[in-house]
Amino acid sequence: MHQNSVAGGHGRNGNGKRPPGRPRSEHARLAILRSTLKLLQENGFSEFTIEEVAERAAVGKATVYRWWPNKGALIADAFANSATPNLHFPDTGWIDKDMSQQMRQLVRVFSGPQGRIVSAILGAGQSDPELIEAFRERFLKPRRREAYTTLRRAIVRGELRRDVDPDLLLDSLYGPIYMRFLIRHDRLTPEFVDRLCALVLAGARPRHKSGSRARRARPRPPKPRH
Amino acid sequence: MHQNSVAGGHGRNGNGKRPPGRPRSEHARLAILRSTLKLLQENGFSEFTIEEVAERAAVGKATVYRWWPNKGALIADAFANSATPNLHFPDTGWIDKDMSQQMRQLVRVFSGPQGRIVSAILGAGQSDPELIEAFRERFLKPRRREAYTTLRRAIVRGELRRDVDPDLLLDSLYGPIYMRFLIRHDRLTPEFVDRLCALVLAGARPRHKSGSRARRARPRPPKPRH
Amino acid sequence: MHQNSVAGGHGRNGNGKRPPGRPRSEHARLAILRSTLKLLQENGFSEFTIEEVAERAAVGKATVYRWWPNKGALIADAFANSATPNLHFPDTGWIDKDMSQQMRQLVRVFSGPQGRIVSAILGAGQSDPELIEAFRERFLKPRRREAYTTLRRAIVRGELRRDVDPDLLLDSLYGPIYMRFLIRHDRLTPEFVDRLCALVLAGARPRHKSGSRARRARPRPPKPRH
Amino acid sequence: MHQNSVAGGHGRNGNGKRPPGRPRSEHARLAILRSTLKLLQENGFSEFTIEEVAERAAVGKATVYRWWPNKGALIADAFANSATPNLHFPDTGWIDKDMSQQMRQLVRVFSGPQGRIVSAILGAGQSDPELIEAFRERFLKPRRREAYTTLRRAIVRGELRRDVDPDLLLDSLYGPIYMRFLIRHDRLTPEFVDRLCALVLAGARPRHKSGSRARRARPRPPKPRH
DNA sequence: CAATAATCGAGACGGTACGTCACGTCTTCTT
DNA sequence: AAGAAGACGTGACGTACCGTCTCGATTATTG
Repeated sequence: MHQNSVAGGHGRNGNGKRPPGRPRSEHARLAILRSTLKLLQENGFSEFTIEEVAERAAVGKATVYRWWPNKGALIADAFANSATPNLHFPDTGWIDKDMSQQMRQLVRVFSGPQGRIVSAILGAGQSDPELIEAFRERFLKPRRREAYTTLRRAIVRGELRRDVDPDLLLDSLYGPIYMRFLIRHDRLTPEFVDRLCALVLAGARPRHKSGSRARRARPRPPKPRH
Repeated sequence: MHQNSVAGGHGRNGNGKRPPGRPRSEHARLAILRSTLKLLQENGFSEFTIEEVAERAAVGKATVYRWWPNKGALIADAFANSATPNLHFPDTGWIDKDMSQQMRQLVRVFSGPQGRIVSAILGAGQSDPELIEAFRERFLKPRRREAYTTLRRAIVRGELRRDVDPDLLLDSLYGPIYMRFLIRHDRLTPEFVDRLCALVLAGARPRHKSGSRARRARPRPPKPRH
Repeated sequence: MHQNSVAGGHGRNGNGKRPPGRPRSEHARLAILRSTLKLLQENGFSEFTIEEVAERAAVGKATVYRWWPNKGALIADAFANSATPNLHFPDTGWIDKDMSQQMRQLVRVFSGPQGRIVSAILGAGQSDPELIEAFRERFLKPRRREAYTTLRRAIVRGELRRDVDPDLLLDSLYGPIYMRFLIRHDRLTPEFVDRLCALVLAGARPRHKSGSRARRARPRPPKPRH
Repeated sequence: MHQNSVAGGHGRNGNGKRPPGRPRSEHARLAILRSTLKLLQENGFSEFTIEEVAERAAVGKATVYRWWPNKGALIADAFANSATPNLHFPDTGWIDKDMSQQMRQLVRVFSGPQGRIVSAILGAGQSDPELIEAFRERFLKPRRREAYTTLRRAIVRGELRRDVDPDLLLDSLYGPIYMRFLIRHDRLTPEFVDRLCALVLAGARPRHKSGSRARRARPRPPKPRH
């Protein structure tokens, strides 16, 4: 089977022993990943060619195929190992602010050169399950985990209903962004993000009971932004 | 330029006069569009081949290229001319019901064989603007127009705020469906649709003023479902 | 079967009656033959296309195919109907002069724009028996017939042996010209023609018996050149 | 530029060093050349297809195009590398015999399956200068060189005039053969060859001076036939 | 230090689909 | 019935990448 370059297709193996033979060239690996990303954001997926990746990386085609079984795996790996943009959640003390700030960052990334790559991955992923899985595991889930924490804080603060379904809520917040990003039927602006947050979070707030204002119960000071 | 087969690449033109020469074969056109859809839903986009489309349609490759400049245009046209699924909006008298019924239908379509085609279009569309535009114009927009009407009725009935942004609201309702459909990180069930509706529409309801229940003001009987 | 345009695919038939329907367009026929020759001498055979013949003649492709079954027949017909160059034999009274003058003319034709056409016909004829036959019947044989007469005169005059094989002699005279024309290994000059004539005719002269000089017996004055 | 497979498109280059990369497959090269000849002699040029050459040779089409830029180059190369038929000149001591024996062999080759190939080359060569040049360089010239030697011997023996133009003489001998071969207006028989030889060589013999019979001066014994 | 072994670059290999072109036939309306 | 126009099915063209392979050269560990 093909070695995943992250799991250690090179260097010492579990035994602490290096296998015989010439070790894998780290330089080649990086050059390949770099040219993969560059090519992807220049040309999109439809003109993405392993032949050109190899040429730009000044690497033999076989070296690419030795370590990545197909385009999808290569792109997924390149994307996963790319400098993941700063998409962490702040802790402002208000769920609206926490969410909208992070979502604005996401929109900014989607609008920049990295967006081209994400769009290529999601596009090509429609006919390559591995690719879309890589996106979920390496991009979506890590952020989801952070988001869960953020939501939990808001529940504790009483900003959200205790019985809110976090996945439903997060899909409701991010789904519209992905939809506009992929279908491009409308603009992806910070204002859109704010109004989206306001709309969706409004539906997730506790039923107001007289005398118990949710916002008042703020148990602890916010952490500084990450 | 290539004639769009919908805009009348065949038959009489505006002058009521037929152009000279052998007229375009309607039979070939239909066979091509049919085999395009079939092939797409069998094999997905990555193995979609004009060569095989032509062969299955018992048509020369050149005939395909004569009328569609590339894969994207062909797929877009085939999709547009396909028996568009019954995705109309009911008029039950309640916005929650109207929306969730239509959205359940959409989910059902996405889960069926047609879903494969939609996914192929949105996927390939990420590197083919024409294709994604075709999806917007021929699939999304017609449904949006119906949706506006449905929303307007709800506003009139007092179920939704007068100042609600219909595009924001619709993206909030449909975005999560598209997201789950494309990223496949979670299941697309009718229950999900219902809870999604409930969550989002809750945020779009008028602020409750004491003594004026919105629901009471129901001015007219609902039309039977379409 | 296809009508040969020479044998009267148009006009009155044997009965003196015109067939019903629109008569064949003489204008189209000529335009086709003209553009055939022109195209052939511009581009050679390998890029000769019926499609372009029809276009240049402002004629439907089907009109070409209606009257000529294939490229070969068209080219052969065009060549046959072309203004055949003046390649007649003079009657100077001396066989050497008669032959070399005619052969010089032939070389001149081969070197000019018509040569391109002849070369195309002989070239394409190698894989199209009809074409090479057309060349024989319409070009070679008529000239051969004239040549026989010329040779006979020379025999009568005593310039050639009585038992000379005319076909052998003529092939010996013309073969080298065709060879240089087709293989292009050496130049086709008037001097070459003269020396060729001298060499070959020398071998066909009667054995000199002392006292009987062939040249002396000149029975009649030469006809003026044709 | 395309490497000529003869000049060394494979194997070590002048430096004694092999170029980097996988070396050219000798097996593929030979298979291609073989199927080229076979196809040519089966179908003639007009149905000669690179697609079928590749298929019969069990080779990718691209491999053919990698080494030969077009049909002409491929055919020329295949012809040149083909087992050149035994067409050497004997040394019988008499020029008539030397020539007629070799010319009979040539006629035999032209009449056999190889003739089909020669005719295809000369035919296609009319619209492909490279092809006709290949014929000249690889077929005609080598034989011409041998012929010069044969003629020189005859001159030394006094069978031919000292001032005879060898090219003129050889064209006069071979031209008629090529003409009958290409135009097919008459049969190519051994008898024709003999009478042709007799006719042409008669014109190249020295002027008979009384008392000095050319034939008598035979300086050396003939070499056995090659 | 030599032998062994896996990697590297380069690039040729057998394939497949591409998009184009001309073939020879057909179907329409016009003359 | 023949004309121009032009679409039709067919099949070869020459190109681009696919993923595999075979080279010599390189770079490590092992004996």
